[in-house]
Amino acid sequence: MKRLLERIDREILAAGGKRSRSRAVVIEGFFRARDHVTIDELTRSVRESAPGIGAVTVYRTLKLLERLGYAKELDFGEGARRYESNLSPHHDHLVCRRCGTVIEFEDREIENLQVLVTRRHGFHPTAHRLEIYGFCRKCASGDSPERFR
Amino acid sequence: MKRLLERIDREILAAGGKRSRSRAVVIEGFFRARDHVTIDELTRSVRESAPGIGAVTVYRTLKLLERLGYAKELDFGEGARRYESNLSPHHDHLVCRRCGTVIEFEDREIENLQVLVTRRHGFHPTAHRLEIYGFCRKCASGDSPERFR
DNA sequence: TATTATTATGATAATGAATTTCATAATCAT
DNA sequence: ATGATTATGAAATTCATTATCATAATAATA
Repeated sequence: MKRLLERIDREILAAGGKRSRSRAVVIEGFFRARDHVTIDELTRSVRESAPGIGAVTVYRTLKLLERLGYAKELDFGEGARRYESNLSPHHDHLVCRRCGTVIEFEDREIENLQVLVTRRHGFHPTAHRLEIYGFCRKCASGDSPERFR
Repeated sequence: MKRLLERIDREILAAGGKRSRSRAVVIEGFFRARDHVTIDELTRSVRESAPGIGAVTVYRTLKLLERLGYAKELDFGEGARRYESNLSPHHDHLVCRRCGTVIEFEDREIENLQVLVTRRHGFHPTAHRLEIYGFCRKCASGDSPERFR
């Protein structure tokens, strides 16, 4: 973790940025936080140790991390973006509509088929998003079927 | 088209709704419009023939069509939702980052693999979204490579 | 180390899509 | 026609995100 933060610091400097206290706090908070955080969630958690941090700084810092390739924007259609760290290899998401749990999965075969699809259409892919919505094991095993809506 | 509009009218009535002029205009406009329209786009186009229509009515009418199963909400990360008619069978989208063209595709094999993935995680899928972003054939064949950003 | 130049911060305002409110109008059932 | 209900549309509201701007912090220079 220390090495990571130092590396990011160096990249920020190299890009003409400065290392500020607030930014460092947000960055460390982001990597410590659970994955798929909301700006709001991260702001709250970061403010517990550093109450002065403005939400705007959190927005800006995550945009910065995204530019540097350390964070990825997610959108599960909730109205607010989420961010995940981009350290682990590419994966897609199963999103539970009831409890909000997010399960990550990776399927090489699906990825390959996607490439074939784009090829058939002369399309040059640069990114994709695949999310499967539904109910996780726990939520699906509830007794009352009407919980599904 | 006429049959479709009549059928929708009947369903609205059956659900306790009323058939209003504005709503009829919006619904017909929606099915005549090109697919993947924005609320704003549809509002403009509808207002050409019926200038009085309020944007709110367009919002409400599309929500209604979605509830009835005739429209699907899309989100290509542009900040504004898009809607497509839900008459054709399920499909996913290739979205060109340059010209905005949307190519629809359907791949049974990908769908099957998705089911297998969810099964592995004890997850009960109810919906999914798969979008591949990149450049369509025309935009990719441009001479200047720096158009890719 | 002191100075200067640049970047970052954070409070507030602005933006923009989507929703709510509410008085009025249209539509349906009697 | 009448009454009851639903729909409309303008304006206000909400909420996430971005822009503004004066101040503060940081880096580079002397």
